Amino acid sequence: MNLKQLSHMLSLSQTTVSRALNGYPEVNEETRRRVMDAAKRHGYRPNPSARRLATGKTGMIGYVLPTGTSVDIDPHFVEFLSGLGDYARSHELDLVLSPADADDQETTYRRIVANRQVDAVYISSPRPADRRVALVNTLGIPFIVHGRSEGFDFDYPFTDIDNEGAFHEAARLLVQLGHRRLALINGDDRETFAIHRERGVRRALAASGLTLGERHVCSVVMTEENGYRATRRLLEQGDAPTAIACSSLIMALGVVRAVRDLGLTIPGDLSLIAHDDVFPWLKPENFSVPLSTTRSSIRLAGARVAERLAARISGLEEGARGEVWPVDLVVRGSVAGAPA
Amino acid sequence: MNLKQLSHMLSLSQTTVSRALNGYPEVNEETRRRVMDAAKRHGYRPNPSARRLATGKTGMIGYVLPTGTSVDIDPHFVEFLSGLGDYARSHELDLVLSPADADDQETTYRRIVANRQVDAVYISSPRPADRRVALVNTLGIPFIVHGRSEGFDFDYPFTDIDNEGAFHEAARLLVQLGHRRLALINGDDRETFAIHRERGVRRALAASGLTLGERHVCSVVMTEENGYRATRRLLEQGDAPTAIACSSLIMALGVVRAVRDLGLTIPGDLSLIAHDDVFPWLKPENFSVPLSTTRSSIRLAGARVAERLAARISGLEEGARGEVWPVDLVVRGSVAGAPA
DNA sequence: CAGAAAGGCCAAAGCGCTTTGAGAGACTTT
DNA sequence: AAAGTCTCTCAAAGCGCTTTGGCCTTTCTG
Repeated sequence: MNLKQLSHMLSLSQTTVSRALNGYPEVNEETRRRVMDAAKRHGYRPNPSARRLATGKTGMIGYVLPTGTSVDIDPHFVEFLSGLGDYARSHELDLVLSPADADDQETTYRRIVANRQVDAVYISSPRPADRRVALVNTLGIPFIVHGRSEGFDFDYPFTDIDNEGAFHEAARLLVQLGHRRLALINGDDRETFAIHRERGVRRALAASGLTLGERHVCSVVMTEENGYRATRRLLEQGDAPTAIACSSLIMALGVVRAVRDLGLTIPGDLSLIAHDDVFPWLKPENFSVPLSTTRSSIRLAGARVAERLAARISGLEEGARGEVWPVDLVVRGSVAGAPA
Repeated sequence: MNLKQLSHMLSLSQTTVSRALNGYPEVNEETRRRVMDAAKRHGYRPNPSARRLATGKTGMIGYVLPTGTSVDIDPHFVEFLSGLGDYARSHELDLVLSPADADDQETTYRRIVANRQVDAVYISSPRPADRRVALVNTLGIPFIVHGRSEGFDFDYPFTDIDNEGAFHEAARLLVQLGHRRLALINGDDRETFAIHRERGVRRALAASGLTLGERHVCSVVMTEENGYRATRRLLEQGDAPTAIACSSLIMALGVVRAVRDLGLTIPGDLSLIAHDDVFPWLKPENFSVPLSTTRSSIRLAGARVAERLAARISGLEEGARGEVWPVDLVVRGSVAGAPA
């Protein structure tokens, strides 16, 4: 059942039927009802391929997926996707993942824009002066950055959480509890979120005349193993920290294991606060010692990004507004006063 | 730069240019070279929207993504996706995720097929007599099932691992080590993989005249918390098992925590084997007691599924061949003889 | 009551590609 | 030399939608 057939059986032109269906004003309400009715009865669904050829609109949002045998997709992605998908569903949007060589995403971005394969894209895990952001900005496709970049001479729309504020609060709490030697086990410090978190910790320390020692900050891919290694290194050196802020729950697993291996305890010997993106399958309150966290649902962020993308596609949102969500500090058993 | 312009500057018809580019035989090799050359020089890329309208081919593979506020996407998905994406990239395929109400995926499958939105689809986490499999089979779109369904009067193409064999081996090892009371902490037993794993365990036990007690098998969503709860329940009841087979590494985290909470040890009081899908961010050898596992890279499976989908799209593969991959049993410190 | 404005509808021209059916030449075959 | 084959190329007809520009009525204005 295509438009031609439908208009034929209604004895109307394709023009009128198309307009009736798409809500254009220049069609009689009575006629529109007839058309709508017939369309529903015959299960007419406009062919998207034809529509996109005519309009350029695809009803899809895009994401360039860095791949490669040695490239791992972040497990956070799946939670973000849950939120994104949930919103997208309610708006009949599909998501197209375009796999790209992790070292050459530009080609793929250019392709999906030139080919009009999607109506909008989002970018995640941005770095300072991220080339992808600059690229999509010049390419002129609607986009939202999940996270933040820095150092451009233009503004861009983003949704981010207050990473600096979160880690500032976390560190401030630890300092208040008497800790003087903090350490930060961070994610990849080429990414903005990690930079912001470090900044937050430093600012809190500075407020009390303290500093974050060179050897007290590590930047690693966020795996359990790396959390373990970083902690061993931190705790086995002289000048061991009495408190650790950690950028992910998965790394925190490794921290806990290392502490246990060393015969130490949390929070007696070490206080620990980690960032929690709220996974359904791993919860901070279920750590052997309930884990204090800075909490922000990455799933909600996914939904929000989808919402903004949809708004931009339909022209309801424009401009370069960035939004920063506050982060909850949730105190549980893993923090205590500094050991004497 | 479109076909019209290109053919114009070559003083050829669109037909000839199109054929030259698409490798049709009825065009002079000399002409073809000229065309290819000009196309490359001017960066001509056929407009996919137009092409798909004309041919119905999209260059995309589809996946219907069950969503909903209370629906969690399995973290395994991201690893599978890594493999799938890596292969898809090398073949210029995109992946489109169509979010659907988890309780009504049929509508979405029908839509993407009717609209010719993708060239092929894959189905994951199938259940026995899975309606999705029956549906795509009748809809006639190329597909591959990742996993297996059961109980159809037709065959279908799938790629699965030998879940039954893997858990059979695992259980057999435990029995050989003298364990008489095994327990199985399984995933959702409405899914085929879980059924097969249980079958494997039962078969191994039966071979030694043992059985899997009603209260010794649990079927839960695979989270750390559920692993913990299941283990507490198992170990605190009379008739506590001396060995556990567990369907996921994440649940195994909970098992380990529960054992520790109860003041017991692995493998002294309890032997543990878990299934490992090979995550980059959580490795069995890094458990406080290195974890024995049945190991199979879900990432490789993703790549294989993509490969087969590509083959089916291009007509290189047809028929309903199913393939079953063997699973490695990797013995580490978490198993030992049954306690006396 | 003439002229303008608005309302409702349509034919046809795209969108950019593939594919059908046919034709012009060159080259064999009888 | 007429007829039949190949080889290469083309014009034109789709694919199924949206959108432009225009036409015919009807209704409003002065």
